[in-house]
This record gives sequence, structure tokens and C-alpha cells, in this order.
Amino acid sequence: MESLAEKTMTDTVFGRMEASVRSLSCASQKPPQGGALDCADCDVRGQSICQALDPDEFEALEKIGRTVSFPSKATVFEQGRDAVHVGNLTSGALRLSKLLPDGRRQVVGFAMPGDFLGLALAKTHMFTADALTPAKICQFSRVGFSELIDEKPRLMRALLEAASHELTLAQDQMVVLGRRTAEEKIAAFLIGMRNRYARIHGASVHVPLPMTRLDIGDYLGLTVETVSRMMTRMAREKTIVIVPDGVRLLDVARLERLAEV
Amino acid sequence: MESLAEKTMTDTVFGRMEASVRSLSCASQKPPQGGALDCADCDVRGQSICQALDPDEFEALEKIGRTVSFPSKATVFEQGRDAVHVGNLTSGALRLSKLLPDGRRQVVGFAMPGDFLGLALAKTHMFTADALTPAKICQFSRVGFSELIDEKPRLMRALLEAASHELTLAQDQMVVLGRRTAEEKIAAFLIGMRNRYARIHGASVHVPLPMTRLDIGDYLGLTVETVSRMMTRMAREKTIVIVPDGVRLLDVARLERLAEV
DNA sequence: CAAAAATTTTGATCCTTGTCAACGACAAGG
DNA sequence: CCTTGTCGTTGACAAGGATCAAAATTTTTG
Repeated sequence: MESLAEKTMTDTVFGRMEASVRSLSCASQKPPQGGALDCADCDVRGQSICQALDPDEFEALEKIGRTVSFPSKATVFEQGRDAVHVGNLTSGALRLSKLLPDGRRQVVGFAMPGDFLGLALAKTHMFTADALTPAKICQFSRVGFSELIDEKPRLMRALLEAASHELTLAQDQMVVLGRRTAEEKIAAFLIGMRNRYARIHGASVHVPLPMTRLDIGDYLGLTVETVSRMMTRMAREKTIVIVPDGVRLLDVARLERLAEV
Repeated sequence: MESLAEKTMTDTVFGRMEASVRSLSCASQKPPQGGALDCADCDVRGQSICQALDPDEFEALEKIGRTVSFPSKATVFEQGRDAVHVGNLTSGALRLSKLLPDGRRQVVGFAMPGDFLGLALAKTHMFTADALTPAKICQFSRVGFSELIDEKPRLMRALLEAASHELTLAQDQMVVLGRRTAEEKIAAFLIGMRNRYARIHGASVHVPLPMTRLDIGDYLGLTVETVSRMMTRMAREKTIVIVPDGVRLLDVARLERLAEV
């Protein structure tokens, strides 16, 4: 019934400008104000909410945005704090989690390149976001972005679509959390991760796992020990192979059967 | 590890016009085409996405909408079927659930008056909606509605806000499912229901529960037996009183402590 | 490169919750 | 009125996963 609360508390940086701010176009290292955005050069242009924008809208976005980098383990923003920015993860991976007062933790998701941060446009952050790897975020002022979407219906529509998609994923995760065994949870998680990588890179049986077993446990409503045991068992049964920083899926069919909706 | 799959299969009616279609303005009983909407007369105008509309937008909505009634236990729409309509629940309560192939079920939410159905605007229904009580829905063609919001930014904004809110609720529910004990789950459920009724009627310690213990269990990731035992225990400890079709909260402070975010 | 810290794995044991079974209350319907 | 079905409750028992403890492994850091 416990879940680590004593994680190494890295300071919150998103919204306080302590992160190394750097422009993509001119790679100046220190200056706190960072350079302008260069969407033409963006890695996730095809996957993010930007995919549906026209040149006019890109220009408007570039005007209010900038790129920010976070080292691994940095806190990008923190549950309960004012939400100064929203943004798009352009590289790296984040852990999104909610903390209970007694230290139990629920990971509500992992953000991957192309994911939008701050979909709810809420004044306060509803969860904490920590960098699992070095991460880059294309960041906008929340208020500015909120005003912009009122003038750019296509952008608002893209945001609505993204929110709907997230809602659907959240409901699927409810099924996983509420009605699946430990083994099924792990299978669903691995297949889910594979599918997300497939959208970014190609389909592959090699699934990198930038998060710890504890993170996986907190995502699936299990303890570290159970996660470890189940993965070891799957490896013993030749369903997967555990490799440094990830797994390789041997019996995808079996995993998909276990994860079946 | 099981969850009733053999529920009395009432036919799906939403999108097939078997429900009694009736206009609010002219109460004609049978005609399949139902009368026009009269938003001025709507009970949930203040709670629903309509709250932010101007007269022009109301008129546009009235043009594509109609009111439909469902008897208790009717299926409003079914997981996997084409989503012909979206709509607003104006009275009654619905159970929204996802079914696993082996019969296990996860209730992803309960719809109350003012709630929007079909937020995702997806072509296919991602879950099944069943009436827990007689229910009325203010219904729009999905495609028509989807086109309308592109012309009425305020309506789209309202929808985005609603989707964001749902997403936040879904993430809260993940914490409940993944990281709370049976007792805490029940407490969170009761406090949650109380808060939802408070939005509609006033705040009250009397909380009607139109759903069965099985529904509650499938919502919280518990069995009927555990739900029953926990509620009986709470009643024995004078935290609640079980009354016909609901509960009365005696020790709200204790429940809130248990449900604490 | 060695020491310290974090993470992962494994084992033993416990306990919360699930499973199985049965009963009573109640409502619907013949 | 009796039957049938649904729902809620209770009890006995089992088990999946949690907890506690510690070793093995990997990563970080001085």
C-alpha cells in the first residue's frame, strides 16, 4: 500500500525559467529569453497538434513560442502550481503523475514526442511532469495560447481532437487498472508502448523503457516487486527478452491476446 | 475475476429510432421524426455546454436537435457501433461501461443531467451507455454537430472545456482505481456522487444511488460483495445510513478524509 | 576506479480482496 | 398467490498481489 514519495526532489523549472532556454535556429547557450521558434525545423511537426496548421497559423504560433530543454530527472511542472505554460514535447519522455497526501503515487501517463502538455488549459497543474530522459519542449504562454485558439479555429479543433484522444486513452487505462490481472497489465503496457513508438519511429519488437519498474508499477497500480516478477516470468517463458533500458518482444501474439481490449 | 456479462440485453435504440421520440414543445407521442427543440424550456441549460451560447447559436442548435426519451434499462448506444448521434442528457442517469471480450466490465462513468454524450465526436462508440432511470436526451446528428462547431467557435470552446473536464475526472479516477483501498474507493465514490448532485440540486447529505452495487463495483474495480461489505461496515460505524435507493452521509468529514486527493 | 546510491530481483510471509455458496427481501408477472 | 428473477447481504475459504527483508546488479559520483 505504499509508493515512493521520497524521490530526489529536483526543482521545478517549467514556468520559472531555470531551464536552459535555447533557440533551435540560433543555438545560443545561456540567454534567459531564448530565441524564436523555427517550426519548419521541428521534429514532431507531423505528429503534434501542429500537423493541421496552415502557414498563417504557424507564424502566429512561432510568435508566442520558444524551445526549452530539461535535463533527465528535472521536474517540468508540478501538481498544484500555477500553469504558466503549455507546450509540445519535441524530444525525450516525461512521467506524468499524481501524488496522494500520504505519498502513494499514480502515474497517469507518459508523454512522448509530439504529445501536448497542458491540454486542459487549466490555471493549475493537475499533475507533476518529470523528465525521464533529457527533454525538449516547444513552449507557449498558457494565456497567450488560450487566446490564440479562439482566433484560430483549426488550432482549437486540433486541441479538441487531442483532448478527445487523451480521454479515450484514459478510459482504456481505467479498464486496465480496474479489471485486469498483473500479467495482463504488464502485457497491455508493453503493447501500448510498442504502439506509441510505432507512431514515431517504425514498428519494432524493440521497446525502449525509459521509466523505472517503480514508475511502471505506479502506472499500472502494482508494486515494483510484482512488476519485476511478472517481467521476469515473461522472460522465463520466452514471451519477452529483458535488455538494457527496455525489452524485446518475442511473442507479440501472446502479449496482444493478454492485452486484448 | 469475473463481472457480469449476462445483463438483460435491451436493444440499442439511440441511432435506430426505436425510442419514443417526443418534442418538448408539442408533446406528440408516436411520430418517428419528433418535434423541434425548445432550448428556452430546457432544464439543464445552465449546466450543459449550452450555457455559453448566444441566441444565434441556440437557434443553430435547435435546428439540428431533437429530444428523445429512453425507459429505464434501455441501451442508449453500444460500444463498437457507429455513432450516429451526440447529445446532452437532460434528465435521468446513464451508466457508461466498457466490456472486455471475456465478460469483465469496467464502468467508466455515470452520466448525469447536463452531461454531454459523445464528447470525442468519434465515428464509433467507445463504450456502451445504458439508462439507469428513465432518461431524456437532447440529441444531435454527430456529423451535423461536428460541422456546426467549426462555425461556432464558442460552442467548440465549450466542448473543449467539457472534454478537458472529463479528462481531469478520468485521471482522478485512475488514482482511485490504481492506488486506493476498497474503503477509500467507496468513500471517494460517495463524495463524488454528492458533489455531482450538489451541482444540479443543492448540497445535501442525501445521495441517491440509481445504480446497483454491481455497477458501483465495476466502476471502482471491486466485486459486488466487497462493495456490499464496505457499505455495511460504514453503516455499522455510523459513517453513512443506507436508505432505499441511496445513502445518507452522517460523517462527511470522515468520508472526505478517506477520499482525500 | 572505487565507493555510494539507486534499481532490480528473489524469497518468505501476510492480508486484503476475490471466489463460491447460500439466503432473505423485494418486484414483476403469470 | 405463487413463481421467478434481481438485488443485496453474509459467511467460509482461497489466492493474487502486497509487504518485509535482503541480495544482486547497475548507475552515479567523488
